Order: sequence, then structure tokens, then C-alpha cells
Amino acid sequence: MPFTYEYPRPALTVDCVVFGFDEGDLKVLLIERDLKPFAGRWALPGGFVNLDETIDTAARRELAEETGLTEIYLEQLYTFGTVDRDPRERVVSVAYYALVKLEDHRPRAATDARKAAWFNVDDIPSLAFDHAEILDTALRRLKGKVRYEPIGFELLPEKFPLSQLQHLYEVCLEEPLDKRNFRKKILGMGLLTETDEIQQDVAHRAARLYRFDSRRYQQLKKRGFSFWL
Amino acid sequence: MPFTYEYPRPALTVDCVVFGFDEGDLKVLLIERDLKPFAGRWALPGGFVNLDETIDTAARRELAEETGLTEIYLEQLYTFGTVDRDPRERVVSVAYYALVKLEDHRPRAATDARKAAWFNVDDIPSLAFDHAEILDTALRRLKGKVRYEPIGFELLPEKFPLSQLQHLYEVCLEEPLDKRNFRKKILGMGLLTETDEIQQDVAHRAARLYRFDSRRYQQLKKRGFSFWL
DNA sequence: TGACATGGTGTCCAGTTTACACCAAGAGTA
DNA sequence: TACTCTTGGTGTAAACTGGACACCATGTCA
Repeated sequence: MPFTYEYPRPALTVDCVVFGFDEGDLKVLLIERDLKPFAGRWALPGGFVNLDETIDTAARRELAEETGLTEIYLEQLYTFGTVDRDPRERVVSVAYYALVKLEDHRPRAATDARKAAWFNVDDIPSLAFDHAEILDTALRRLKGKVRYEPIGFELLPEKFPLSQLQHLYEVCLEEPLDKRNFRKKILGMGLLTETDEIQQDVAHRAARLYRFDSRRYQQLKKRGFSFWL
Repeated sequence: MPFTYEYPRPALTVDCVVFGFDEGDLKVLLIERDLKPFAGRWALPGGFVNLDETIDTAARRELAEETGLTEIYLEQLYTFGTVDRDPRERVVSVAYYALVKLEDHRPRAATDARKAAWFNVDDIPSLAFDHAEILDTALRRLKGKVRYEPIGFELLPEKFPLSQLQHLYEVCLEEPLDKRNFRKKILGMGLLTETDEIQQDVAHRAARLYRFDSRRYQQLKKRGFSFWL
């Protein structure tokens, strides 16, 4: 036990809320705990912060270790620090949320043998610690942010039909959108480039696929453009 | 040195960005450090989190100890956790921002004898640690939030003329607003109640004073109203 | 009493948002 | 092969919102 301090300090962890979008549903990645408190319960991926890494780095590292996800959109959410949130001892956790293209990140065995799985956001099992509260905070943040920053694209494959994008927005915002108005507005922003591909293997007329042009978004943003849906 | 742990842990602190509004300027409350790192430099009020208090509580406590401010609007801002932000050792800091009615909280001697003073936000001295970055983050957050939540009122006295409110918004948003349009919009929301008082001791026609009706705001919010300026 | 400073008021135009319905294309099936 | 089913793709008109804009009123001070 070589680490001694003059005053007691809380432990510091990170937890990640990883969102994906698949088959028309918004999903969250959870892992099954195998260790002591809440063993067998589902929880958000996360773990302790090392002294030689930033908290952002810690979040990325834990995510990679527990779920194999790398190179994804990750942003700090909120820091949870009530006194009794961990039954063992005082633990403060910095929560992050991530958006991933679920297509590219099919659930694979986690490196430390914990089970990881995607859950539909409105069918979540009972979670360990205060993770239900963290998830709730993340959902509200996503819902708020999706309107004024083009982060929805992080959840879709590189090429997607407009209907899928619209559906994603409908799920995030929890309200239906008019098809014609949606297309008019989103195409009017000039952030989508039409590809020459169309959907494959669908049992109806195939839709044209589009791609999000993030270079163009950066340019427009500098000139004062702001995304708004 | 009785506090030993199996793994090393960062120290955890809170820092508060306290905004006030006076004489037409947005101000921040800073304290002069008297202790070792950055002694004599100005810094944000803050300090270590105790094990028996939430981080929110810690922020309130530190603010009270160092500046005498109590019962104010306080909200978590962001958690700063780069490795070298404190020269002594690894310290992670949860930053908060507060909005105070400066009239009610004139600078008084801090309880632990540190000097506290209000600085105009665009005339800030060189700050200790990464506090300049924290302040910058807080300003961006204030600028963003002031548009869609009625938090501006937290910075004004209970009764205020519309011109003062408009000026506050102009300073926060860094853009001029049209007087007639501003009055039309803000009064149209129905969140202000006219008092029967007018300004005193002004060298021109005195303006009518208004009061923010936060009960009414809560009611309207439940019915789906959203503040927007 | 005149100059000065700020308070307080309404209209019009333009742009944006919303509501709304039909034909096209392609797959599947009888 | 023709019919049905599902989703793709398109335009217009009405309502609303946001922004530009100028003048008289009131009170202080010299």
C-alpha cells in the first residue's frame, strides 16, 4: 500500500454512455459486471483514471479495453459526485457519451472477458450504481444537442438514405417530422453530397444514398453558418 | 499520513466561475492566492472536495468560505483533467459557474483573509493554473445558455428596468439588439411583471421597473413553453 | 426654458416554417 | 404479367416570425 496522502481523497472513475443506431432504434452499449459490487448487473463501460493520463484518455482507454471501440466521437457529459453512489467507498465519476456507427462496431468479445451488448434505450435492464441516472442525463444531452450540431451522422454508416437520417432524428427528438420539409431543410444546408449509389436488397423502390460532408461543414461554420434542425 | 490506497489517485478540487453584472459590464469574481503555487496570482475561488460532501456541496462551501457568497445559482460546467494542470501533483477539478446579483453581494473581506475582487470579463489579469481556460469555457457556456434559459435574471437585482436587461443580453451575446424588438419579445413571453416603481436618482426620465416571475416560468415550462431570445 | 439623455411605442416586409397529397419505382405474389 | 404493397421523391400556399426602422414623451440639469 505505497500510496499515502495527508487528506483522504475520493477515487476517480470514468463511465461511458455509448449510443448506436440500428434497425430504427437508438441503442446503448452495456457490459455485464463480473466483479464484486453489482456483480452480474449491467453497467456502463468505465473504470479508474490513471495518474499519467487525462480523463479523456482514460475514457477512451476504458472503452477500448471493455468493448474494443476505438476512434469514435466522445464528449464529456457530466461529473457525478454524490456521496453514496458507490457502496464500497467514495467514488466520483466523470461521465462521457460516445456516438458510434453501429455497423462498424458489431458486438465482439471484450478483451477482459466481460459480456457486452447493445440495448434499446427504452428497454434497459436495472443498472449498477447510479448508471440509470447517467444514462438519463446522456439521453437528454443527446436530444438537446442533435438539433444544433450535426452529430446525428456519427450514428449512421458513411452512406445512408435520407429516410434513415429522418428516422434517427425522429427517435432522438421523440417527435414525428414531415418528410418533405425534412428533405428540403437538410438538403438546403448543403452538407450532404449525393452519391451515385442506391440501397441494396430492399423490398421496395431503393433510395439514393447520401454522405455527410464534414469538410464543407467546417468551412461553413467558420463563415458563421450554424446547423439547425 | 493515515490515508493510504492500493493505487495512486488524483486530488479532486472544485473551482467556481462567479459572474456578476454591474454598471453595464459582465464581471467575474477572483481571489488573490496567498499560498505556494501561484502565490500572489489571481485565481478562481475553489478548493478540495471533502469525502462527506457531494461535489456540488463542496463548490457551495468553498464559495462561501472564500467569498462569503451563499444561496446563489450554481451549475456544473465541466471537469478539467489534463495531467499537468497543477504543478504540485495530479489534480482534477470540477468547475462550476455561478450567477449572482452583484448588488446583494458587494465584495467583502473573505473569511480566510484572501483578497477577493470583481474583474471585468474583458480585462482579466493573468490567472493561476488553467483558470483562464476554465473562465473561457464558462463564458462560452453563459453565452450559449442565456439564449434558451432565463438565467440572465440571476444577474440582475430583483427589480430592474428593461434597458438593463437588454444591455445584459447585449453584453452576453456580444451583439447589439433592437430596443423595440427586444421589448416586444421579452414582454410577449409573459414572464415579467410590471412593478409600480420606477428608477430613482437618474439624470433623465426614469424607467419603469420589472420583476421576473419565476413561478409563472415554471408553469409555462410544464406546458411546453420554451424561453427563447 | 432650452438642451440633453433615455423611456416608450407600432408597422411593414421578408424570410422561414408548417401543413398537406399524389405519382414513381421496384419487389413480391397470385 | 398484372396487381398490390411499400417506400421514394416532389411543390405550393398560408401562417408565423424576425428584423428593420423614427418619433414623441418625460424628467434632469445648466
